[in-house]
Amino acid sequence: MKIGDLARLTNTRVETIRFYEKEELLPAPGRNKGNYRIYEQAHLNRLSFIRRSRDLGFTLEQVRKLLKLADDRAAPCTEVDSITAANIAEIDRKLADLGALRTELVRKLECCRGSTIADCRIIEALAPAPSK
Amino acid sequence: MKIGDLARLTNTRVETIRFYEKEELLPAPGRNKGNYRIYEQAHLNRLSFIRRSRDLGFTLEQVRKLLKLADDRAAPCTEVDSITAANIAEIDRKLADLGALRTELVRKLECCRGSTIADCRIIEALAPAPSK
DNA sequence: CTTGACCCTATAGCGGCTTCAGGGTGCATA
DNA sequence: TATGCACCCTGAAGCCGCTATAGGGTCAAG
Repeated sequence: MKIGDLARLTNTRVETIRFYEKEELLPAPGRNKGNYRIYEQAHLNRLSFIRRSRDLGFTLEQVRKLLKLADDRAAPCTEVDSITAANIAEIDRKLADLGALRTELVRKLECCRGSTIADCRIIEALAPAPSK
Repeated sequence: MKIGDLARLTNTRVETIRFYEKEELLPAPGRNKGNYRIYEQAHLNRLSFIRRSRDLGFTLEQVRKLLKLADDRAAPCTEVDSITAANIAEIDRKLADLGALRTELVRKLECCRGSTIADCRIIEALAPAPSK
């Protein structure tokens, strides 16, 4: 399987696959006579794992840990739990921040609509003092 | 006022202030005999504007536009409105994504808690096939 | 034998800073 | 006067997670 095929199967850009290889997240595959990368099923599996983890908001550093952990099938998964819990906590923080932000922006937008800059409530809210 | 004072007053790192100057968001201030930047009230106002905008999730590019708009007090603020509305839409997108992500992670965490890697629901959910 | 889709490497760029290396300034204290 | 220390300076590189660009090589179909 060539890199383009792998890219299609995992919904990943070709450049990203090469980037993961350079980052040692994905082992370097064999090459054919024309120096093209040739991938096996194991690469597909591993790349799928990486992409799903990324989609779930894990950082590449966390993905690295998860990959290492996933290889030791006998170990307890407390660490997997804690990485996941950390991500949930981070998401909660972001949700709260974004919610507050939204409220504030919507309020400003409602006050402002259609006036001129001089009376614009958004600009006013941003400006720290009557501009000279 | 020296850069450190300005930094404290606006809750901004000194390096960030210098970065804003390089980016031409904040005009270069005068210097004292020792080549220290000396800031006036106008700088404080402008930096406050920038920081509040950033806190509200505007990009530096948007801040640039807002600053330009804020100077033309007679213009209608339709553009300010549309920049703000774009931000709200972006926030809504992120809120939806994060909400879905959270649900998925929490479900995995609940299934997994305390088992070994071999039975870990999180790892299982990430792995695309029974690992060799 | 040419076209065009695919592949290769190496390097730079994105946003929004942060950090680092290697200095200079300014003021209080011994 | 020396010295210590907090603060300031510049320029460049680093961070994340890719993405894009330049400048080529490979390969199968027509």
